[in-house]
Amino acid sequence: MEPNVIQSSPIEAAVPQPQPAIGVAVDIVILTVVDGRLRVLLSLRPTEPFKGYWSLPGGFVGQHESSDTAAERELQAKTGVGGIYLEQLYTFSEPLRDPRSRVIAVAYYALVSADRLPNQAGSRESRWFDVSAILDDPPPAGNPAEDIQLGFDHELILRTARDRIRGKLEYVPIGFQLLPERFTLTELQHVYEAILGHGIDKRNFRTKVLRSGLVRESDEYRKGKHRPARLYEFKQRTF
Amino acid sequence: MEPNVIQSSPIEAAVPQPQPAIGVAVDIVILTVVDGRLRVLLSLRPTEPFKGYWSLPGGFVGQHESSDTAAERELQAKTGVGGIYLEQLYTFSEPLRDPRSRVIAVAYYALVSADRLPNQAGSRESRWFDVSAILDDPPPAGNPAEDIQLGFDHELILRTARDRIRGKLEYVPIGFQLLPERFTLTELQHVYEAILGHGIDKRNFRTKVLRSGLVRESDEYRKGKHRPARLYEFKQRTF
DNA sequence: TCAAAAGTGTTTTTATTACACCCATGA
DNA sequence: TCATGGGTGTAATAAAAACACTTTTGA
Repeated sequence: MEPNVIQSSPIEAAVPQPQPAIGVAVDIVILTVVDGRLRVLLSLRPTEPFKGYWSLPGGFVGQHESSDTAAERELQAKTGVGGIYLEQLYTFSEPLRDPRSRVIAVAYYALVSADRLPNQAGSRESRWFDVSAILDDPPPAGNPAEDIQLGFDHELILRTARDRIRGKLEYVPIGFQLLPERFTLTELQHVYEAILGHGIDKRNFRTKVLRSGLVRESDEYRKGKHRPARLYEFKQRTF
Repeated sequence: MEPNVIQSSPIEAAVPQPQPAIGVAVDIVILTVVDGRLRVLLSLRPTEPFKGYWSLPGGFVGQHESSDTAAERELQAKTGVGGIYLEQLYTFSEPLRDPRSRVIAVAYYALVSADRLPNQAGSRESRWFDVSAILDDPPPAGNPAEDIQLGFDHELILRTARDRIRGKLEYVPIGFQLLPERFTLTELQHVYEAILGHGIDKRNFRTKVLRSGLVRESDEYRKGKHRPARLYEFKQRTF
Protein backbone atom coordinates (compact mmCIF):
# COMPACT_ATOMS: atom_id res chain seq x y z
CA MET A 1 0.00 0.00 0.00
CA GLU A 2 1.02 3.55 -0.48
CA PRO A 3 2.54 4.21 2.90
CA ASN A 4 4.85 1.26 2.71
CA VAL A 5 8.44 1.72 2.07
CA ILE A 6 9.65 -0.25 -0.87
CA GLN A 7 12.37 -2.14 0.89
CA SER A 8 14.67 -2.43 -2.04
CA SER A 9 14.60 1.27 -2.81
CA PRO A 10 14.85 3.06 0.51
CA ILE A 11 15.34 6.39 -1.20
CA GLU A 12 11.65 6.51 -1.97
CA ALA A 13 10.87 5.86 1.66
CA ALA A 14 11.10 9.43 2.81
CA VAL A 15 9.10 10.77 -0.10
CA PRO A 16 5.53 9.71 0.31
CA GLN A 17 4.22 10.96 -3.02
CA PRO A 18 7.06 11.20 -5.48
CA GLN A 19 5.14 9.86 -8.45
CA PRO A 20 3.86 11.96 -11.32
CA ALA A 21 0.14 12.37 -11.52
CA ILE A 22 -2.14 9.60 -12.73
CA GLY A 23 -5.75 10.45 -13.43
CA VAL A 24 -8.39 8.32 -11.79
CA ALA A 25 -11.69 7.88 -13.54
CA VAL A 26 -14.74 5.66 -13.27
CA ASP A 27 -16.33 3.94 -16.26
CA ILE A 28 -19.77 2.43 -15.86
CA VAL A 29 -21.31 -0.46 -17.71
CA ILE A 30 -25.00 0.34 -17.33
CA LEU A 31 -27.04 -2.71 -18.26
CA THR A 32 -30.70 -3.38 -18.74
CA VAL A 33 -32.85 -5.96 -20.49
CA VAL A 34 -35.37 -4.86 -23.09
CA ASP A 35 -37.21 -7.20 -25.43
CA GLY A 36 -35.27 -10.17 -24.13
CA ARG A 37 -31.88 -8.71 -24.95
CA LEU A 38 -29.14 -7.45 -22.68
CA ARG A 39 -28.42 -3.82 -23.50
CA VAL A 40 -25.76 -1.32 -22.52
CA LEU A 41 -25.95 2.45 -22.38
CA LEU A 42 -23.29 4.13 -24.51
CA SER A 43 -22.37 7.74 -25.07
CA LEU A 44 -21.33 9.25 -28.35
CA ARG A 45 -17.95 10.88 -28.06
CA PRO A 46 -18.15 14.49 -29.18
CA THR A 47 -14.42 15.15 -29.25
CA GLU A 48 -11.11 13.51 -29.99
CA PRO A 49 -9.82 11.03 -29.25
CA PHE A 50 -12.29 8.48 -30.59
CA LYS A 51 -14.56 11.26 -31.80
CA GLY A 52 -17.72 9.72 -33.21
CA TYR A 53 -17.15 6.41 -31.42
CA TRP A 54 -19.52 5.12 -28.81
CA SER A 55 -18.10 4.64 -25.35
CA LEU A 56 -19.05 3.85 -21.77
CA PRO A 57 -20.23 6.75 -19.66
CA GLY A 58 -17.76 7.84 -17.04
CA GLY A 59 -16.06 10.69 -15.30
CA PHE A 60 -13.21 11.61 -13.05
CA VAL A 61 -13.06 10.77 -9.39
CA GLY A 62 -13.08 13.93 -7.32
CA GLN A 63 -10.50 14.71 -4.69
CA HIS A 64 -12.88 14.21 -1.80
CA GLU A 65 -15.00 11.29 -2.88
CA SER A 66 -14.55 7.55 -3.23
CA SER A 67 -14.79 5.89 -6.61
CA ASP A 68 -18.09 4.40 -5.45
CA THR A 69 -19.47 7.87 -4.92
CA ALA A 70 -18.15 9.07 -8.24
CA ALA A 71 -19.76 6.12 -9.96
CA GLU A 72 -23.10 6.75 -8.25
CA ARG A 73 -22.98 10.38 -9.25
CA GLU A 74 -22.23 9.52 -12.84
CA LEU A 75 -24.89 6.82 -12.92
CA GLN A 76 -27.51 9.20 -11.62
CA ALA A 77 -26.45 11.79 -14.17
CA LYS A 78 -26.66 9.38 -17.08
CA THR A 79 -29.87 7.54 -16.22
CA GLY A 80 -31.77 10.23 -14.36
CA VAL A 81 -32.66 7.84 -11.58
CA GLY A 82 -31.05 6.93 -8.29
CA GLY A 83 -30.81 3.88 -6.06
CA ILE A 84 -29.61 1.65 -8.85
CA TYR A 85 -27.71 -1.56 -8.15
CA LEU A 86 -24.06 -0.74 -8.66
CA GLU A 87 -20.95 -2.80 -8.07
CA GLN A 88 -17.26 -2.40 -8.69
CA LEU A 89 -16.04 -4.54 -11.56
CA TYR A 90 -12.30 -4.22 -12.16
CA THR A 91 -9.60 -1.60 -12.53
CA PHE A 92 -8.07 -1.06 -15.95
CA SER A 93 -4.69 0.55 -15.94
CA GLU A 94 -2.75 -0.06 -19.17
CA PRO A 95 -0.50 3.00 -19.61
CA LEU A 96 -1.69 3.70 -23.15
CA ARG A 97 -5.39 3.02 -22.71
CA ASP A 98 -6.04 6.72 -23.01
CA PRO A 99 -3.92 8.26 -25.76
CA ARG A 100 -3.98 11.73 -24.22
CA SER A 101 -2.66 11.14 -20.76
CA ARG A 102 -2.23 8.58 -18.08
CA VAL A 103 -5.64 7.65 -16.68
CA ILE A 104 -6.70 4.51 -14.90
CA ALA A 105 -10.33 3.51 -14.86
CA VAL A 106 -12.09 1.90 -11.95
CA ALA A 107 -14.90 0.18 -13.81
CA TYR A 108 -18.36 -0.48 -12.36
CA TYR A 109 -21.43 -2.23 -13.61
CA ALA A 110 -24.98 -1.17 -12.90
CA LEU A 111 -28.18 -3.15 -13.34
CA VAL A 112 -31.37 -1.20 -13.88
CA SER A 113 -34.86 -2.36 -14.75
CA ALA A 114 -36.19 -0.99 -17.98
CA ASP A 115 -39.33 0.37 -16.34
CA ARG A 116 -37.30 2.83 -14.30
CA LEU A 117 -35.70 4.42 -17.32
CA PRO A 118 -37.34 7.62 -18.50
CA ASN A 119 -35.53 7.87 -21.83
CA GLN A 120 -35.66 4.31 -23.05
CA ALA A 121 -35.39 5.35 -26.64
CA GLY A 122 -32.16 7.22 -26.09
CA SER A 123 -31.04 10.50 -27.52
CA ARG A 124 -28.52 11.69 -30.02
CA GLU A 125 -25.60 11.49 -27.61
CA SER A 126 -26.68 8.53 -25.51
CA ARG A 127 -28.29 5.24 -26.60
CA TRP A 128 -28.90 1.64 -25.64
CA PHE A 129 -27.09 -1.03 -27.64
CA ASP A 130 -27.47 -4.76 -27.81
CA VAL A 131 -24.49 -6.18 -25.92
CA SER A 132 -24.36 -9.31 -28.00
CA ALA A 133 -24.20 -7.29 -31.22
CA ILE A 134 -21.05 -5.63 -29.90
CA LEU A 135 -19.29 -8.57 -28.32
CA ASP A 136 -20.31 -11.64 -30.30
CA ASP A 137 -19.30 -12.20 -33.85
CA PRO A 138 -20.93 -13.60 -35.69
CA PRO A 139 -23.86 -12.02 -33.88
CA PRO A 140 -26.61 -14.49 -32.95
CA ALA A 141 -29.35 -14.98 -35.51
CA GLY A 142 -31.88 -12.21 -35.79
CA ASN A 143 -29.53 -9.60 -34.43
CA PRO A 144 -29.22 -6.18 -35.93
CA ALA A 145 -25.62 -6.57 -37.00
CA GLU A 146 -24.72 -2.94 -36.57
CA ASP A 147 -20.99 -3.12 -36.26
CA ILE A 148 -20.27 -1.02 -33.24
CA GLN A 149 -16.69 -0.16 -32.39
CA LEU A 150 -16.13 1.16 -28.92
CA GLY A 151 -13.48 3.70 -28.04
CA PHE A 152 -10.57 3.08 -25.67
CA ASP A 153 -10.55 -0.34 -24.00
CA HIS A 154 -14.27 -0.21 -23.49
CA GLU A 155 -15.02 -3.39 -25.38
CA LEU A 156 -12.76 -5.22 -22.95
CA ILE A 157 -14.52 -3.57 -20.03
CA LEU A 158 -17.92 -4.49 -21.41
CA ARG A 159 -16.87 -8.09 -21.98
CA THR A 160 -15.48 -8.27 -18.46
CA ALA A 161 -18.80 -7.02 -17.11
CA ARG A 162 -20.82 -9.58 -19.04
CA ASP A 163 -18.52 -12.38 -17.94
CA ARG A 164 -18.87 -11.25 -14.35
CA ILE A 165 -22.65 -11.16 -14.25
CA ARG A 166 -22.88 -14.46 -16.09
CA GLY A 167 -20.75 -16.05 -13.44
CA LYS A 168 -22.56 -14.35 -10.61
CA LEU A 169 -25.97 -15.32 -11.90
CA GLU A 170 -25.32 -18.92 -10.99
CA TYR A 171 -24.94 -18.43 -7.30
CA VAL A 172 -26.36 -15.06 -6.26
CA PRO A 173 -29.75 -13.53 -6.89
CA ILE A 174 -28.75 -11.07 -9.52
CA GLY A 175 -31.42 -10.53 -12.14
CA PHE A 176 -34.05 -9.08 -9.87
CA GLN A 177 -32.39 -5.70 -10.26
CA LEU A 178 -33.30 -5.85 -13.91
CA LEU A 179 -37.02 -6.20 -13.29
CA PRO A 180 -39.79 -4.06 -11.86
CA GLU A 181 -40.91 -4.73 -8.29
CA ARG A 182 -43.50 -7.21 -9.52
CA PHE A 183 -42.75 -9.49 -12.41
CA THR A 184 -43.87 -12.72 -14.00
CA LEU A 185 -41.70 -15.82 -13.92
CA THR A 186 -41.46 -15.70 -17.69
CA GLU A 187 -40.06 -12.19 -17.48
CA LEU A 188 -37.50 -13.39 -14.97
CA GLN A 189 -36.59 -16.26 -17.24
CA HIS A 190 -36.11 -13.87 -20.14
CA VAL A 191 -33.66 -11.86 -18.05
CA TYR A 192 -31.68 -14.99 -17.29
CA GLU A 193 -31.67 -16.01 -20.93
CA ALA A 194 -30.60 -12.54 -22.03
CA ILE A 195 -27.64 -12.59 -19.68
CA LEU A 196 -26.61 -16.17 -20.33
CA GLY A 197 -27.14 -15.93 -24.06
CA HIS A 198 -29.03 -19.20 -24.36
CA GLY A 199 -32.44 -20.66 -23.60
CA ILE A 200 -33.46 -22.36 -20.36
CA ASP A 201 -36.03 -25.09 -19.76
CA LYS A 202 -39.20 -23.44 -18.52
CA ARG A 203 -40.29 -26.08 -16.03
CA ASN A 204 -36.90 -26.53 -14.46
CA PHE A 205 -36.43 -22.80 -14.19
CA ARG A 206 -39.74 -22.27 -12.45
CA THR A 207 -39.20 -25.15 -10.08
CA LYS A 208 -35.81 -23.84 -9.11
CA VAL A 209 -36.92 -20.25 -8.60
CA LEU A 210 -39.98 -21.22 -6.57
CA ARG A 211 -38.17 -23.53 -4.21
CA SER A 212 -35.23 -21.15 -3.82
CA GLY A 213 -37.41 -19.18 -1.44
CA LEU A 214 -36.26 -15.88 -2.92
CA VAL A 215 -39.58 -15.01 -4.42
CA ARG A 216 -43.07 -14.47 -3.05
CA GLU A 217 -46.20 -14.78 -5.14
CA SER A 218 -48.66 -11.93 -5.18
CA ASP A 219 -52.34 -12.19 -5.94
CA GLU A 220 -51.99 -9.86 -8.87
CA TYR A 221 -51.88 -10.85 -12.51
CA ARG A 222 -50.38 -9.23 -15.54
CA LYS A 223 -52.94 -8.97 -18.32
CA GLY A 224 -51.94 -9.04 -21.94
CA LYS A 225 -53.15 -10.46 -25.18
CA HIS A 226 -53.13 -13.95 -23.79
CA ARG A 227 -53.61 -15.83 -20.57
CA PRO A 228 -52.80 -13.57 -17.60
CA ALA A 229 -49.61 -14.39 -15.73
CA ARG A 230 -49.20 -14.34 -11.99
CA LEU A 231 -46.94 -11.63 -10.62
CA TYR A 232 -44.22 -12.37 -8.09
CA GLU A 233 -42.01 -10.15 -6.01
CA PHE A 234 -38.51 -10.53 -4.72
CA LYS A 235 -38.41 -11.12 -0.97
CA GLN A 236 -35.29 -9.14 -0.10
CA ARG A 237 -34.63 -6.05 -2.16
CA THR A 238 -31.38 -5.61 -0.26
CA PHE A 239 -28.44 -7.98 -0.20
CA MET B 1 -14.43 6.95 -18.36
CA GLU B 2 -11.90 9.65 -18.57
CA PRO B 3 -12.45 10.80 -22.13
CA ASN B 4 -16.18 11.08 -21.76
CA VAL B 5 -17.80 14.36 -21.37
CA ILE B 6 -19.98 14.53 -18.32
CA GLN B 7 -23.16 15.54 -20.02
CA SER B 8 -24.59 17.51 -17.20
CA SER B 9 -21.46 19.61 -16.74
CA PRO B 10 -20.28 20.55 -20.21
CA ILE B 11 -17.75 22.96 -18.81
CA GLU B 12 -15.52 20.07 -17.91
CA ALA B 13 -15.81 18.72 -21.40
CA ALA B 14 -13.07 20.75 -22.94
CA VAL B 15 -10.66 20.11 -20.10
CA PRO B 16 -9.55 16.52 -20.22
CA GLN B 17 -7.62 16.43 -16.97
CA PRO B 18 -8.94 19.14 -14.67
CA GLN B 19 -8.81 17.06 -11.48
CA PRO B 20 -6.24 17.42 -8.74
CA ALA B 21 -3.79 14.60 -8.38
CA ILE B 22 -4.72 11.32 -6.80
CA GLY B 23 -1.97 8.88 -6.00
CA VAL B 24 -2.31 5.35 -7.31
CA ALA B 25 -0.73 2.52 -5.37
CA VAL B 26 -0.87 -1.25 -5.30
CA ASP B 27 -1.26 -3.27 -2.10
CA ILE B 28 -0.59 -6.97 -2.19
CA VAL B 29 -2.01 -9.70 -0.04
CA ILE B 30 0.69 -12.34 -0.32
CA LEU B 31 -0.64 -15.64 0.96
CA THR B 32 0.88 -19.00 1.66
CA VAL B 33 0.03 -22.06 3.70
CA VAL B 34 2.49 -23.32 6.30
CA ASP B 35 1.69 -25.95 8.92
CA GLY B 36 -1.91 -26.09 7.81
CA ARG B 37 -2.54 -22.41 8.35
CA LEU B 38 -3.15 -19.63 5.88
CA ARG B 39 -0.51 -16.95 6.32
CA VAL B 40 0.01 -13.44 5.02
CA LEU B 41 3.22 -11.52 4.55
CA LEU B 42 3.22 -8.20 6.40
CA SER B 43 5.71 -5.37 6.61
CA LEU B 44 6.53 -3.39 9.68
CA ARG B 45 5.98 0.29 9.09
CA PRO B 46 9.13 2.23 9.90
CA THR B 47 7.56 5.68 9.74
CA GLU B 48 4.40 7.58 10.46
CA PRO B 49 1.57 7.19 9.90
CA PHE B 50 0.93 3.87 11.58
CA LYS B 51 4.55 3.63 12.64
CA GLY B 52 5.14 0.27 14.29
CA TYR B 53 1.99 -1.24 12.81
CA TRP B 54 2.11 -4.16 10.42
CA SER B 55 0.75 -3.55 6.95
CA LEU B 56 0.47 -5.08 3.51
CA PRO B 57 3.42 -4.61 1.20
CA GLY B 58 2.81 -2.20 -1.60
CA GLY B 59 4.12 0.64 -3.66
CA PHE B 60 3.17 3.31 -6.12
CA VAL B 61 2.23 2.64 -9.69
CA GLY B 62 4.74 4.19 -12.04
CA GLN B 63 3.81 6.53 -14.84
CA HIS B 64 4.62 4.02 -17.56
CA GLU B 65 3.43 0.74 -16.11
CA SER B 66 0.10 -0.93 -15.46
CA SER B 67 -0.97 -1.75 -11.95
CA ASP B 68 -0.39 -5.42 -12.82
CA THR B 69 3.22 -4.68 -13.60
CA ALA B 70 3.63 -2.62 -10.46
CA ALA B 71 2.17 -5.45 -8.41
CA GLU B 72 4.49 -8.00 -10.02
CA ARG B 73 7.47 -5.81 -9.34
CA GLU B 74 6.49 -5.34 -5.74
CA LEU B 75 5.78 -9.03 -5.30
CA GLN B 76 9.16 -10.00 -6.69
CA ALA B 77 10.82 -7.46 -4.42
CA LYS B 78 9.08 -8.72 -1.30
CA THR B 79 9.31 -12.47 -1.85
CA GLY B 80 12.50 -12.70 -3.85
CA VAL B 81 10.89 -15.02 -6.37
CA GLY B 82 9.07 -14.46 -9.65
CA GLY B 83 6.33 -16.15 -11.61
CA ILE B 84 3.94 -16.16 -8.69
CA TYR B 85 0.20 -16.44 -9.18
CA LEU B 86 -1.16 -12.91 -8.90
CA GLU B 87 -4.62 -11.54 -9.43
CA GLN B 88 -6.33 -8.21 -9.02
CA LEU B 89 -8.63 -8.14 -6.02
CA TYR B 90 -10.45 -4.83 -5.65
CA THR B 91 -9.79 -1.13 -5.64
CA PHE B 92 -10.04 0.74 -2.35
CA SER B 93 -10.61 4.44 -2.64
CA GLU B 94 -12.03 5.99 0.49
CA PRO B 95 -10.75 9.58 0.57
CA LEU B 96 -9.34 9.31 4.09
CA ARG B 97 -7.85 5.84 3.88
CA ASP B 98 -4.39 7.39 3.87
CA PRO B 99 -4.19 10.23 6.39
CA ARG B 100 -1.35 11.97 4.54
CA SER B 101 -2.76 12.47 1.10
CA ARG B 102 -5.25 11.12 -1.37
CA VAL B 103 -4.17 7.68 -2.51
CA ILE B 104 -6.26 4.90 -3.96
CA ALA B 105 -5.05 1.34 -3.74
CA VAL B 106 -5.53 -1.27 -6.41
CA ALA B 107 -5.28 -4.39 -4.26
CA TYR B 108 -3.95 -7.73 -5.49
CA TYR B 109 -3.61 -11.14 -3.95
CA ALA B 110 -0.79 -13.56 -4.60
CA LEU B 111 -0.59 -17.26 -3.84
CA VAL B 112 2.82 -18.77 -3.34
CA SER B 113 3.85 -22.21 -2.23
CA ALA B 114 5.90 -22.29 0.92
CA ASP B 115 8.68 -24.30 -0.72
CA ARG B 116 9.51 -21.41 -3.03
CA LEU B 117 10.06 -18.95 -0.23
CA PRO B 118 13.66 -18.43 0.74
CA ASN B 119 13.02 -16.51 3.93
CA GLN B 120 10.19 -18.45 5.48
CA ALA B 121 11.11 -17.34 8.93
CA GLY B 122 10.86 -13.67 8.05
CA SER B 123 12.98 -10.80 9.16
CA ARG B 124 12.67 -7.83 11.44
CA GLU B 125 10.75 -5.74 8.93
CA SER B 126 8.79 -8.46 7.16
CA ARG B 127 7.04 -11.52 8.59
CA TRP B 128 4.36 -14.12 7.97
CA PHE B 129 1.24 -13.93 10.12
CA ASP B 130 -1.62 -16.32 10.63
CA VAL B 131 -4.56 -14.79 8.77
CA SER B 132 -7.12 -16.26 11.11
CA ALA B 133 -5.38 -14.73 14.12
CA ILE B 134 -5.84 -11.32 12.54
CA LEU B 135 -9.34 -11.63 11.14
CA ASP B 136 -11.21 -14.00 13.42
CA ASP B 137 -12.09 -13.18 16.96
CA PRO B 138 -12.22 -15.13 19.00
CA PRO B 139 -9.36 -16.83 17.20
CA PRO B 140 -9.88 -20.56 16.63
CA ALA B 141 -8.59 -22.85 19.36
CA GLY B 142 -4.87 -23.41 19.45
CA ASN B 143 -4.11 -20.11 17.80
CA PRO B 144 -1.37 -17.81 18.98
CA ALA B 145 -3.66 -14.97 19.92
CA GLU B 146 -1.18 -12.25 19.14
CA ASP B 147 -3.47 -9.29 18.66
CA ILE B 148 -2.31 -7.79 15.41
CA GLN B 149 -3.64 -4.42 14.34
CA LEU B 150 -3.04 -3.54 10.73
CA GLY B 151 -2.48 -0.02 9.51
CA PHE B 152 -4.73 1.85 7.09
CA ASP B 153 -7.64 -0.18 5.72
CA HIS B 154 -5.48 -3.25 5.38
CA GLU B 155 -7.59 -5.47 7.57
CA LEU B 156 -10.49 -4.83 5.22
CA ILE B 157 -8.29 -5.61 2.25
CA LEU B 158 -7.07 -8.83 3.84
CA ARG B 159 -10.61 -9.90 4.69
CA THR B 160 -11.71 -9.16 1.14
CA ALA B 161 -8.88 -11.33 -0.17
CA ARG B 162 -9.76 -14.24 2.07
CA ASP B 163 -13.43 -14.01 1.13
CA ARG B 164 -12.47 -13.97 -2.52
CA ILE B 165 -10.30 -17.06 -2.48
CA ARG B 166 -12.81 -18.91 -0.33
CA GLY B 167 -15.45 -18.26 -2.92
CA LYS B 168 -13.17 -19.05 -5.80
CA LEU B 169 -12.00 -22.30 -4.28
CA GLU B 170 -15.40 -23.84 -4.91
CA TYR B 171 -15.39 -23.53 -8.65
CA VAL B 172 -11.86 -22.94 -9.93
CA PRO B 173 -8.67 -24.86 -9.30
CA ILE B 174 -7.05 -22.46 -6.93
CA GLY B 175 -4.96 -24.14 -4.25
CA PHE B 176 -2.41 -25.71 -6.55
CA GLN B 177 -0.53 -22.42 -6.51
CA LEU B 178 0.04 -22.96 -2.82
CA LEU B 179 1.80 -26.29 -3.27
CA PRO B 180 5.05 -27.53 -4.76
CA GLU B 181 4.91 -29.09 -8.19
CA ARG B 182 4.35 -32.49 -6.67
CA PHE B 183 2.20 -32.91 -3.62
CA THR B 184 0.24 -35.51 -1.71
CA LEU B 185 -3.54 -35.42 -1.60
CA THR B 186 -3.39 -34.84 2.12
CA GLU B 187 -1.26 -31.77 1.54
CA LEU B 188 -3.81 -30.50 -0.95
CA GLN B 189 -6.57 -31.15 1.54
CA HIS B 190 -4.72 -29.20 4.20
CA VAL B 191 -4.53 -26.23 1.84
CA TYR B 192 -8.26 -26.38 1.28
CA GLU B 193 -8.92 -26.63 4.98
CA ALA B 194 -6.59 -23.74 5.75
CA ILE B 195 -8.41 -21.51 3.28
CA LEU B 196 -11.91 -22.58 4.21
CA GLY B 197 -11.24 -22.57 7.92
CA HIS B 198 -12.86 -25.93 8.58
CA GLY B 199 -12.19 -29.62 8.10
CA ILE B 200 -13.22 -31.68 5.10
CA ASP B 201 -14.09 -35.36 4.84
CA LYS B 202 -11.02 -37.18 3.58
CA ARG B 203 -12.72 -39.75 1.37
CA ASN B 204 -15.09 -37.30 -0.27
CA PHE B 205 -12.27 -34.86 -0.90
CA ARG B 206 -10.07 -37.46 -2.56
CA THR B 207 -12.88 -38.80 -4.69
CA LYS B 208 -13.76 -35.33 -5.89
CA VAL B 209 -10.19 -34.33 -6.69
CA LEU B 210 -9.38 -37.54 -8.50
CA ARG B 211 -12.43 -37.53 -10.72
CA SER B 212 -12.12 -33.80 -11.44
CA GLY B 213 -9.39 -34.72 -13.90
CA LEU B 214 -7.22 -31.82 -12.76
CA VAL B 215 -4.58 -33.99 -11.22
CA ARG B 216 -2.25 -36.69 -12.49
CA GLU B 217 -0.67 -39.28 -10.26
CA SER B 218 3.06 -39.73 -10.40
CA ASP B 219 4.93 -42.88 -9.46
CA GLU B 220 6.84 -41.05 -6.77
CA TYR B 221 6.16 -41.21 -3.08
CA ARG B 222 6.81 -38.85 -0.24
CA LYS B 223 8.61 -40.60 2.56
CA GLY B 224 8.19 -39.55 6.14
CA LYS B 225 7.84 -41.06 9.52
CA HIS B 226 4.89 -43.14 8.43
CA ARG B 227 3.46 -44.80 5.38
CA PRO B 228 4.73 -43.10 2.22
CA ALA B 229 2.16 -41.00 0.38
CA ARG B 230 1.75 -40.97 -3.37
CA LEU B 231 2.67 -37.70 -5.08
CA TYR B 232 0.40 -36.07 -7.63
CA GLU B 233 0.90 -33.17 -9.97
CA PHE B 234 -1.43 -30.59 -11.37
CA LYS B 235 -2.16 -31.17 -15.04
CA GLN B 236 -2.30 -27.56 -16.23
CA ARG B 237 0.00 -25.15 -14.46
CA THR B 238 -1.58 -22.37 -16.50
CA PHE B 239 -5.20 -21.30 -16.48
C1' DT C 1 -61.76 -21.49 -33.03
C1' DC C 2 -57.34 -20.34 -33.19
C1' DA C 3 -52.90 -18.40 -31.95
C1' DA C 4 -50.05 -17.42 -28.16
C1' DA C 5 -48.28 -17.51 -23.78
C1' DA C 6 -49.16 -19.62 -18.94
C1' DG C 7 -48.84 -23.30 -16.26
C1' DT C 8 -47.82 -27.96 -14.45
C1' DG C 9 -44.92 -33.53 -12.75
C1' DT C 10 -42.30 -37.36 -13.30
C1' DT C 11 -38.30 -39.96 -14.39
C1' DT C 12 -33.37 -40.31 -15.02
C1' DT C 13 -29.04 -38.95 -14.13
C1' DT C 14 -25.55 -36.87 -11.57
C1' DA C 15 -23.44 -34.84 -7.57
C1' DT C 16 -23.10 -34.58 -2.49
C1' DT C 17 -22.97 -36.28 1.99
C1' DA C 18 -22.26 -39.37 5.76
C1' DC C 19 -19.76 -42.88 7.54
C1' DA C 20 -15.38 -46.88 9.52
C1' DC C 21 -11.92 -49.82 8.83
C1' DC C 22 -7.36 -51.83 7.05
C1' DC C 23 -2.48 -50.66 5.40
C1' DA C 24 2.39 -49.41 5.49
C1' DT C 25 5.96 -47.37 7.81
C1' DG C 26 9.57 -45.86 11.37
C1' DA C 27 10.40 -45.52 15.99
C1' DT D 1 4.06 -53.73 18.51
C1' DC D 2 2.33 -49.56 18.34
C1' DA D 3 1.41 -44.86 17.01
C1' DT D 4 0.69 -42.26 12.97
C1' DG D 5 -0.88 -40.83 8.83
C1' DG D 6 -2.19 -43.20 4.08
C1' DG D 7 -5.61 -45.18 1.72
C1' DT D 8 -10.20 -47.13 0.26
C1' DG D 9 -16.23 -47.99 -1.03
C1' DT D 10 -21.04 -47.86 -0.43
C1' DA D 11 -25.58 -46.33 0.61
C1' DA D 12 -28.74 -42.35 1.20
C1' DT D 13 -29.99 -37.98 -0.14
C1' DA D 14 -30.30 -34.00 -2.88
C1' DA D 15 -29.87 -31.47 -7.03
C1' DA D 16 -30.01 -31.09 -12.09
C1' DA D 17 -31.64 -32.31 -16.52
C1' DA D 18 -34.71 -34.14 -19.94
C1' DC D 19 -39.12 -34.17 -21.55
C1' DA D 20 -45.04 -32.74 -23.57
C1' DC D 21 -49.30 -31.63 -22.82
C1' DT D 22 -53.39 -28.80 -20.89
C1' DT D 23 -55.22 -24.14 -19.67
C1' DT D 24 -56.67 -19.46 -20.35
C1' DT D 25 -57.20 -15.52 -22.80
C1' DG D 26 -58.11 -11.94 -26.68
C1' DA D 27 -58.51 -11.44 -31.32
